[in-house]
Amino acid sequence: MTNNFDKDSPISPKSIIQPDWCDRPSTTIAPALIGCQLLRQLPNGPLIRSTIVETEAYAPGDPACHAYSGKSKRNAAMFGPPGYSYVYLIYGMYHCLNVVTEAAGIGSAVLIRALELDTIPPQLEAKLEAKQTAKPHRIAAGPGKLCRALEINRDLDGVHFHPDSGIWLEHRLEPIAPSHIVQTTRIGITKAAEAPWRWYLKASKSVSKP
DNA sequence: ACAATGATAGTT
DNA sequence: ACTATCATTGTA
Repeated sequence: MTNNFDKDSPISPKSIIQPDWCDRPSTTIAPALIGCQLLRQLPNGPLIRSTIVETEAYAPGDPACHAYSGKSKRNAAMFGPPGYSYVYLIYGMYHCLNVVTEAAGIGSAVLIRALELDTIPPQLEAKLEAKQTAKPHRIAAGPGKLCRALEINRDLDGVHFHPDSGIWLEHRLEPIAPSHIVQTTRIGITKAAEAPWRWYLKASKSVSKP
C-alpha cells in the first residue's frame, strides 16, 4: 500500500491537525500544541514552517479570557468551531494568534506565544543583516513578533486552520517528554494572574520570557 | 521606565 | 461621546 501524496511535498495530509482534535479544553490543547508545527504560506512569498514553543490557555469562566464577558464582534471567532483562528489587535500595533478550542458556542482558545522558524521570512532578511544584535531565533519569540514575521492580521481571523487558508497546523514529528515542557503562570495579564496556564519548551531559545 | 498606537468595552 | 484599558515590543 502506498500513499498517494509526494513524500517530498511540504504538505503532509496525514499530519494536519483537524478541528476534532481541538475540541477539548484549552488547558489540554495548550501543552499538546508545544512541539507541533505551524505552517504559513506567505502571500507573494515562501511557505514558512515553524515549531510552536510557547502557548497559553484561555478558558470559559476565566476573567483574563476575551470571551469572559460574552460574544462581541472582536471575539466572535472564539465562540465558533474548534480548529479555527482567533486573531486580534493589541496595543494598536501588534496582532496575536489563537487556536480556537472546544465546541462552537464555548468561548475558549490557545494563544500562540512563540515559534522557532525553519526559514527567515524574506521581508526580515535585510533587517536582520543590518542589525548585528538581532538574533534569528528571536524573530518569532513573542505573540506580537510571530504575527509580524508571518504576516498575520485580522484578515486571518476566524479562518479554518487548513492549507486552503494559507495557515495550518501539523502534529509533532516526535513525542515530547513531559519533563521537557515547563508549566507556569501567564504573562501580561492582571486578572487570574495566578492560573498556571502557560507552557513552553524548556530547551528552546525562542521562548518570549523563559 | 516608558512611548507608540488604535480598537474595544464600559461608563457618562 | 468620553475614557480607561489592553493576552506587546523596542528603545533608553
